Amino acid sequence: MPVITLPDGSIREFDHAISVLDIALSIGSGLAKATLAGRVNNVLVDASTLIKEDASLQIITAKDLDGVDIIRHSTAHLLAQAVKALFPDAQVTIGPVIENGFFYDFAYKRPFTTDDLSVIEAKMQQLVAEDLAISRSVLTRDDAVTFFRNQGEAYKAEIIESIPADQDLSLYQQGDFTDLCRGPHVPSTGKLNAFKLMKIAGAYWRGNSENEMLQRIYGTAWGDKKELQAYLHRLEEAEKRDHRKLAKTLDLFHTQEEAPGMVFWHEKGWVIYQQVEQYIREKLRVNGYGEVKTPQLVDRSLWEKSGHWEKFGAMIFTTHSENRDYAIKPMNCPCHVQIYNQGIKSYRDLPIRLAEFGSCHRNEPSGTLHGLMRVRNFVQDDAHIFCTEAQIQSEVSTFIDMLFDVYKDFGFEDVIIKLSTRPENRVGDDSVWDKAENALELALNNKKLKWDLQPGEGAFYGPKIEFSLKDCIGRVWQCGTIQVDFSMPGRLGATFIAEDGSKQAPVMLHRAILGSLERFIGILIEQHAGTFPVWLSPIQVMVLDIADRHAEYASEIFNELEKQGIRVKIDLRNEKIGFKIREHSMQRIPYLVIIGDKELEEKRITVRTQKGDDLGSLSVTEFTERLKQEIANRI
RNA sequence: GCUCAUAUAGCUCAGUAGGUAGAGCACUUCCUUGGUAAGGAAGAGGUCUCCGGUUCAAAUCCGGAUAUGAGCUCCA
Repeated sequence: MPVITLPDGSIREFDHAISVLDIALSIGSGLAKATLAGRVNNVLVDASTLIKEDASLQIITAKDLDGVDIIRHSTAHLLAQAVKALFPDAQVTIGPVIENGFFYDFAYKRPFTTDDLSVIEAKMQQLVAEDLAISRSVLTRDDAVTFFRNQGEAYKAEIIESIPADQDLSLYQQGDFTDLCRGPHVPSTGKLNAFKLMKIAGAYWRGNSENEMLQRIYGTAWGDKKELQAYLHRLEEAEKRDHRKLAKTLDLFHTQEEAPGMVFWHEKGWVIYQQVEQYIREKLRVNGYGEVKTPQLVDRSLWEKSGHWEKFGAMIFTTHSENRDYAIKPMNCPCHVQIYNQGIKSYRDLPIRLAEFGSCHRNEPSGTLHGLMRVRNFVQDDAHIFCTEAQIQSEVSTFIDMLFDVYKDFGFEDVIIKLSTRPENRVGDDSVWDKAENALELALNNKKLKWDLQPGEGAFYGPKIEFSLKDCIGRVWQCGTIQVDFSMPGRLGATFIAEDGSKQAPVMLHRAILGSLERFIGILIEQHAGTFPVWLSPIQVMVLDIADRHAEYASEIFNELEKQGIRVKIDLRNEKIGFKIREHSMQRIPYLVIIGDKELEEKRITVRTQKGDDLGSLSVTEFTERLKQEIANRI
């Protein structure tokens, strides 16, 4: 006699075990039609699940986030069914839900093509039209292994074999296709009608590049067609913010074949770069960092001592002279230790914070290069803090405050934080790792920050926190980081004299807020869609004359603004004012100053903002005051 | 590095039976001196990424290289 409590608190009693779907039907046929699954006592289950005991129940439809996830998961199965129908000797592997959609990896004798994609999608539509029932069954692990082996599904069998033997497994069947799955799934394929296959890509089996490459098909799926269209439209709009596209239209930088992964900064892009660099330089200064500069080329022996040659030698650019091998530096830290090592240090000197905007080169694999986000030559707002173990906590804490302070100034709110802890191969005692990991974790928790743990993902020399930002289409890029290093100071002979007179190795904190300036600026461009706040804008003001007779006064205004330190340009071309306004608006210039008869007569200026607002008639002083205010406040 | 795709004028892109290249914008010149997102006319501009092959003939078909794009792996 189950008593069912619904989310609104209402209660329904039944005199027999009843399925989620039948309960929905008892509420209304419309709801039954929309039912995808149920949440029984807070656990997601299939709509066909029988409820025998008293329970709370929420009917899940496409309007629930969980409902959309179930749709995505079922659409992945639908994809697999279609692929198996079209390519019977393809093998299925895994097909999880991801943000906005799903993917499914297949093993097949040849790669899928874009043409295959449309054929597969058509097949999926056909299976939807057939509205095949999706049913769940349970097997023991060993029976499941046998089942999939018999089907020729070696990958599936391998996955199941890694599951403990005493566990029962659920299978889902639709038509003649059966897949292993935890579920839940939608009741039938007819419930899936808002999806689109997006792209194909290679993906290594079990994510290991030693393994064979599978064929991955990505798709997106939604509760209804409207949501699907909205998503595709959002994606299109987002792609317009791509920093590589904007770099061309706004004349910020370019790359070319002769220097893959390295940036030719144009005048306008370099202004932004310089603004960012000067900004963070000042932040470092007021936070107790000293700026240094170290060589670009350093003998390989230093990199051998630091351990980088062994671990990253293949990715270090080298050059040689007079029978010596030099590394083109991939990072600044060993050089900073050399500076630290000059003269004797006392515990009283610590912490010592050394910052450098050093140009680093890393021979990143060709396939990983990506606009400004992944380059082979970059500059970081890099700094190393030499401190005692006891100082780690407060240094990390201060750093995190500084980082969020900076991100706020640039308008970044959505920061993804990850803590990576000890990997299998590591240096240093576990007791020291305990302390360092605890210090990082405590710093995050003290600030009530949301973060994810990445066990085993730390560097070999210590744990780290990573701070990541998203690009225009939601890809995540690591920018800030703080890493505890127990190894390098010892390897490179850094010491200090402790209170008790003993010689000890300092702990080294590697830290960056922006990370690679190149990457950060790439994200910044996408964040602002190319329309920068005045303080970052390459050109802040453009002076436009209406007719030739205004050129002289316009030039006076231009000179005055330039004298005031404003980044100003003048456009005296023989074009209509509408034409000039259009052109400079599209170049995202924050302020357009218009000079015509009226302005000449009144000895004032008319100002138009990037948004198209008319600020009316101003004196030059009123305007520059406004500008300086905005620049100072980073508006 | 791996898988797939792409490479045509400064930019965005056409060029789908293989027969020595087109458009719009930008550029140059001329006319126009016009008040808030494109005034008009004329002109110039390309070794179709590079190397090789097939063919009487290749932007087009095939192979290779390079770069780029999407993903995977990696990222001190």
